[in-house]
Amino acid sequence: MENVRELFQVMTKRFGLLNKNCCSIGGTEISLVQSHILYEIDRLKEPSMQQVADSLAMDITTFSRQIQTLVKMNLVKKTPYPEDRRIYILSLTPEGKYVASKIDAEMNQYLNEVFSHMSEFEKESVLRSIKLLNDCMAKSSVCCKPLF
Amino acid sequence: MENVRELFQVMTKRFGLLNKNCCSIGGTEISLVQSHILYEIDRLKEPSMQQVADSLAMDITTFSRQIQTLVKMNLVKKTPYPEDRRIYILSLTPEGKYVASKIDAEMNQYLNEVFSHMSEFEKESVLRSIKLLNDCMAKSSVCCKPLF
DNA sequence: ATTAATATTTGCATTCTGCAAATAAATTTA
DNA sequence: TAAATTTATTTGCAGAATGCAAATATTAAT
Repeated sequence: MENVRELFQVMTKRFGLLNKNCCSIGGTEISLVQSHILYEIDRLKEPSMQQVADSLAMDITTFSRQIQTLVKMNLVKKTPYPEDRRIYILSLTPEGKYVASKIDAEMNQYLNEVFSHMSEFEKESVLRSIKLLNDCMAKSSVCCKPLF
Repeated sequence: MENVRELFQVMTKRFGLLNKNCCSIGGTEISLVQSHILYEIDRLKEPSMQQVADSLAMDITTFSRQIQTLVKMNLVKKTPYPEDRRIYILSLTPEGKYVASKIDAEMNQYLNEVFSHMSEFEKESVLRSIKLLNDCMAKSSVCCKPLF
């Protein structure tokens, strides 16, 4: 059988390129990491700084600075958490939501284009496979720690 | 149906983490990009600088400097190409080969652990799906340009 | 009331990045 | 063949990203 890692490497590289291409929305130009951060904030509901940083497996100090940038760009809002004043809750501003949704739409459009090269049956099979894979990676003890 | 992008995002993030974990081999500690470069040089046979940079969708100037570092670390060799003296051919030194193979082994071991959580049938299905996906991404006009 | 733990920020030094320009060699054009 | 164009690679530079150590502020534990 062919090299399993090779298959994954090719796939994730291509998907990474897709992601990279999706980072300029109208006037705003954001980096790949910033795109990931927006995505994560949107996905987790009312997360703290620490939570998002953990989920992205990012160093908290780097993350802190990225958030400062995103706040300055008016894409992210930091709200003090009354119950525990050490904590800040992150959320997307309307502009941030707009950018995130635009990126999401573009990504899904690209993915649809990719799936247009296969049958509906194949598409279902591929999606089922990826879901299964994600579940198994979540179960794995050895890797993929960050909670996601 | 659930969000297709979400599935991909989760999967590639986890695989990315795996990759990140696999970058320290014995004494040598290399970055994720450097690991990708070694992988790519090994995969393409006797590639030029430009070829590898293209394949990784990396800026050639950044790439050039990364190669300088890897040459200093004695992991990569640059050989002038007699037929066209503008070109340098890249190859792995024995030490580079060792590091690359160690990383490869570790990655495959991790992946095997992940696959151990599914049946043989499921594993086959997942691998077939990823292969199909790679083919379709290669066909896609809209993205994933870099040749790979 | 101290001490320890947690969340976040800043200082600093290193590395990464990518555009513009330089260099060098090959190819095309006139 | 000489000049102009293209291609491969390297350097200058300046900005961005990274991560460790230390600082700060707050909460939890003793």
